[in-house]
This record gives sequence, structure tokens and C-alpha cells, in this order.
Amino acid sequence: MYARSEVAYLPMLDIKLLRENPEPAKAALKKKHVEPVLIDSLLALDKERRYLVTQVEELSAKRNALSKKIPELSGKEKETTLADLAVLKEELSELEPKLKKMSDEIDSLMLQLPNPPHDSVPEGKDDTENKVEKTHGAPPKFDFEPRDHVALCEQNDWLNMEAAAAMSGSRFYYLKNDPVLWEFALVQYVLQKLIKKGFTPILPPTLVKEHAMFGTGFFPADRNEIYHVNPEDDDLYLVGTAEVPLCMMYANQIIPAEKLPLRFVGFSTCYRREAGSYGKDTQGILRVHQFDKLEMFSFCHPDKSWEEHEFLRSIEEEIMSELGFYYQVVNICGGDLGAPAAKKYDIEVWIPSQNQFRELTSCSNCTDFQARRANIRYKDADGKNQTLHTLNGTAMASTRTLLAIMENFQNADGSVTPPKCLEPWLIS
RNA sequence: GGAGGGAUGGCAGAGCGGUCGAAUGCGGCAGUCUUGAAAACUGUUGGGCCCGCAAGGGUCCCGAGGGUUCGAAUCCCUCUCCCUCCGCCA
Repeated sequence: MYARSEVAYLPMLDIKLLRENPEPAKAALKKKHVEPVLIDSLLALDKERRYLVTQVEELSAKRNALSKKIPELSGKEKETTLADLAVLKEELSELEPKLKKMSDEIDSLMLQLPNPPHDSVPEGKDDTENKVEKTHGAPPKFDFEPRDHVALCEQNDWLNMEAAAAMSGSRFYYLKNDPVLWEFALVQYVLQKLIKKGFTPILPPTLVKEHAMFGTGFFPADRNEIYHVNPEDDDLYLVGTAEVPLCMMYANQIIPAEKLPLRFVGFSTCYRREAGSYGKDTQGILRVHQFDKLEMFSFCHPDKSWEEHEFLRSIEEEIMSELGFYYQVVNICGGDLGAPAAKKYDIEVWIPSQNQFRELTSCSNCTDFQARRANIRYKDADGKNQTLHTLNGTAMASTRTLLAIMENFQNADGSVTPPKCLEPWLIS
């Protein structure tokens, strides 16, 4: 079926759950710093809307019944019926715009509500309150003064930031020589691993329409992070992650329950404006406008999504440890979680020059948040359509992984020995 | 970029102002027949929302959004997508 409708902007929270059980929702959303009052006013609006709906539908029912009779009528009877219908039409023309306005208002409020976090998500206002769940490995020991990745790139002719900046602006780069080969090896190594685990490899589109950004929950919240291309004619957006096209691959579709989980790994270049990060991580390739990434994505049964979340995390850990990194797993606190995630783990890798861990991957359980917006459902055993759960996780983020390889596996002479697991995939 | 043709239920495909949520075929499900299966036959087979404890009732949906009309799948406008031909092109 090609004439797919665009995503209906479904609200992300099930308003029925909110109606029946507002208190737990309020408590959970408070963790994400949503004022409970907001929920109350939303519910008040919803109540009013339902009353209006009932009125409008009753009038419509009357109108339909009378209209149906028109062909059989004639003369005076027909005239009085037409007059009655005119009155009904008048009443409806007053109520309907009112109802539409109220529904739009509710939808827009619902669209702004984040996904309530899971109980295991720590309280906290920002990244300082994230919780380290585990640490793996040990920091590399150097019997020389380790260089940072910028110095290593300089010495080995791996990077040209100046020409890139002159051409495209700050935070762009030309990568040269060995790291280029490492990236392709990383891609092959990770793809192989994931395919063996049953993931389907995907090369997705990276320019998408606005509704795709709403469907995946990046809009309205993170609008300023996204590049908008030719607003006047093409009106497309460059994705910041393959999560967007992977998720939208099943927008408006119903997946038979027995096919779940559906697991994909998508490769894409990712574009991020990094607005608001001026002056942060300005050196080298840690924070850039463009990088390549392999992203895992699961469509999953609601009962299985927490298990699936741990599964994605375990894959990320497997990759990190095979690459030989010293890393920690961080449980992101409520205040630092994005709107779509109910829970998120970041895996942070030790960066010697900074003497700290930096984020290399993250994986999120978005529960039904994206599925509701993008209208992705599964058919359960009773033949009922139900909203499913979606999850995503970084399998390999190119620039940061390359940076970590450079800094962690550098030698005294400034050369770098790439991880063993890449050897089979390295072009020489 | 230019010129045409389309979009209807899981699929195929009719309908082109009221009797149409929608013929018919295929597929799916249930049953009859059969030792079992196939075939044949019979029945059944979309979704959202609102009211209701429920039974049930109502409303909306024929790509999307608006409009005309007492009444729209059918008429008008805008948008999206698909197909064919020409041009261009990795």
C-alpha cells in the first residue's frame, strides 16, 4: 500500500490511563520535572472535550436520520424537514469549530508531555546526578606522557580541521588515513556481530519530513538540534540518528505478534547542530556536526521491553569490552533523560587526556512513546491491535570511537595500535 | 525540470451525489463432509473515538486536509505519494 497516510499526531501518553489513574502518572512525570498542575488542567480540558463530542455526535445522529428521509418526502413535509435540518446545521457549525479547537489544544499539550520514566530511573536534575551502575576494565597505563587525540592526529596526518572549518564552518573535519580505515573496519566488525545476533542491516534515508521528527519524539522538544533543509521548497530535515528512519519504517503499520521482536541495525551519517554547546569540547572530533553511526532498533512486545533494553545494553558492553575500552555504564537520571526515553543507559569510555569518562553509546527504552506517535501496533493473540514498544541503542558511533581508540591505544612514538577485533576487517 | 495517468477493506478490483463501511474474487478464521488432508459447500472476516457496569447504541474514516450540499467514496480546491513517457544524472 503506497498511499500511506502521514502520521496522525497521536498523543504520546495514553490519555485513558491518565484519566483513570492520574496520580501515578503525575508522580512519574514529576521526575522529568513536569508540573502536576499541568496534568490536572489537561484532564479538565479532556472532560470538557468529551462532553462536546457527545453533543456533536447526538446532533449528527439526528441530522443523519432526517437526511436519510429526504428522498421519500415531498411537499410540505419535505420543507419542514429541510428547515429542521437547517437548524441542526446551524447548531453544528457552532459546536464543531469549538470542538476542533479544543482537540488541537489537547493534542498539542499531550505532544509536549515526555514519556514517564521507569521506577529504576534515579531522581536528579541534570547529568551530575546520573548513577554509575558498573565499571569495567581498567584505565590504560602509559610509561610516557600520553597525548590527546588532536596531537596524535596532528603527528600522524589524520585530521584537517582548518580546511573543513574554512569550507563548512567550525565542528567540521576531514579525517585522513588510518582512522578512515578503522571506521570501515569498525562498521564491518559491528555489522557482522549484529547480523549474527539476528539484526537486519539497513541503509536508511537521512532526509525526512517533519512528521517523522514528531513521530519519533524529536519534535517539538529538540527542534533546535536539527538541520532544516530548504524550508521554502524541499522542507526536509537531516536526521541526527538512524533511529528516526528505522522507527518510521513501520509507521502506521500493524505487526503480527509472532514477528516480535523485530531488530534492525541501520548505518547513517548523523547531523547535529550542536546549538547551545558553544565553547564545549571545541577541540578535535569529540563534538562535531556530522558523524557516522550504526544504530540498533527494536520493535518489541510491551511485556518484553525491559528485557530487550538489557539485551541492547549487553551488546553495547560486548562491543566496548572487545574493543578493549575501560568503561562505565550510567543510568541516566530523570532530569537528564530526553522526552522519549523511559530509561536510558549511557556507556562512557575513559578518555586519558581528559582524565574522565565520555559518552560513546547510549540505549533507550522508549516504551510506547514513539509507537503511539508513529502509530505502530502489533496484533495480539486475541486479534486486538495494541501499541508496541520501541528501543534504540548505539552500536558504534564513529568519531568518538575513533577518538577513544587513538587516545587509549597510543604508543610512546605517537603511533596507535588498533584493537585486535578489527584486524580481520582492516584494509592494509 | 516538462507531459500525462492514478490512490477504495489483508490483497486484487467495482462503485462516480441518497438504498455504500462499501459489490465481486482471492486470502484469513470457524463449521459441514472426510480416517486425516485437499476439494466442495455454509457462515464469518477493517479501524479510531464517544456514551454505557454490560448488553448495546452513536459518530468518524474509501491517500491527507479544507469546501459545496439536507446528504459526498462519488463534485470543487490544496497537499502527499505512486505509475508512464521525455529531459538530466551518481
